[in-house]
Amino acid sequence: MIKKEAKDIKYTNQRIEILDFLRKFDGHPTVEDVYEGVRKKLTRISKATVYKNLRFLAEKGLIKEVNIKGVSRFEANLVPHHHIICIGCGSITDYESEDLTDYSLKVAGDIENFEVESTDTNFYGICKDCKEE
Amino acid sequence: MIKKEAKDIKYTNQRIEILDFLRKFDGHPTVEDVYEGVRKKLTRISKATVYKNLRFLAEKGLIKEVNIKGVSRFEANLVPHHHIICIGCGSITDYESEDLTDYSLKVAGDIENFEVESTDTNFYGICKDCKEE
DNA sequence: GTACTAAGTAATAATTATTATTATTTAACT
DNA sequence: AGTTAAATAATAATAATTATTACTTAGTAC
Repeated sequence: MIKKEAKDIKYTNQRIEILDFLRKFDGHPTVEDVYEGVRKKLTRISKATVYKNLRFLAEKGLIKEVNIKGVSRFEANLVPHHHIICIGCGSITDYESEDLTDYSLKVAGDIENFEVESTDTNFYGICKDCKEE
Repeated sequence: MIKKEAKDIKYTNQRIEILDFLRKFDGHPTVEDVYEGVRKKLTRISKATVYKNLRFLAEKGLIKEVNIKGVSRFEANLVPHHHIICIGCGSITDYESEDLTDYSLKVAGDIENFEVESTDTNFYGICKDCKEE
């Protein structure tokens, strides 16, 4: 169970379960995935609540929203990382490279009239499974 | 007017206008933007046709789909580039850095079980206008 | 140039995703 | 324990996207 790690946030059962679900989920669940997941414990939760809280938690910086192919997905992995996206099956895999993050942030220093807070890189291509077909 | 640059594609008026619109548009128009734009010339075009052709053209590699904050956007700029995204107002600006692209592709070489075809980096932060508020 | 055919389009319906509304409930603070 | 601002459930409303189908057209073969 989640601790009340950040104040100025009202820790409702719904929020705790959503956050808990995201932290245990190995991947990048959609709103629907999250809804189905938390419903196992909170059977009466409303989908609007899931939407609201996902946006709320993302706003508060406790989770991140990733958008792939027009679908919103969420993740609780806050360590800076990149995404490997298969253009065949749409699978998304995290990829950590501190070097790349550092390099990107260095480049970001050259950008004028804009204050960069974070960066991430997407790698598009074909995964092993799709290639074998 | 667009030439018939790629074969195996049926160049209908609708596709030509959509492609033409994207190439002239300075930015990252949504489906709605494209629809409103091409409607000035093809007044009877259907929105479903716009959807279908945007996906088709993206599939064929003539345009690219970018996804920001859950909204699909399209661009005809095929030169590898990155995106500067303001988390305040949602504005998107292209940013070219061959160095960063090269570095990313070098990193991509280390990824196992995946064949990277392209990469791009997102820079998230606050634009000048939003900061002044 | 005319006919043929596979593919594309328009119009609309259907589906899916997201946000708004409102009465009720609850977490956090006295 | 009582108070209150904020959150929730349920539902309605809206927006985004895809599917269906009858009609039209671009490209090719004659």
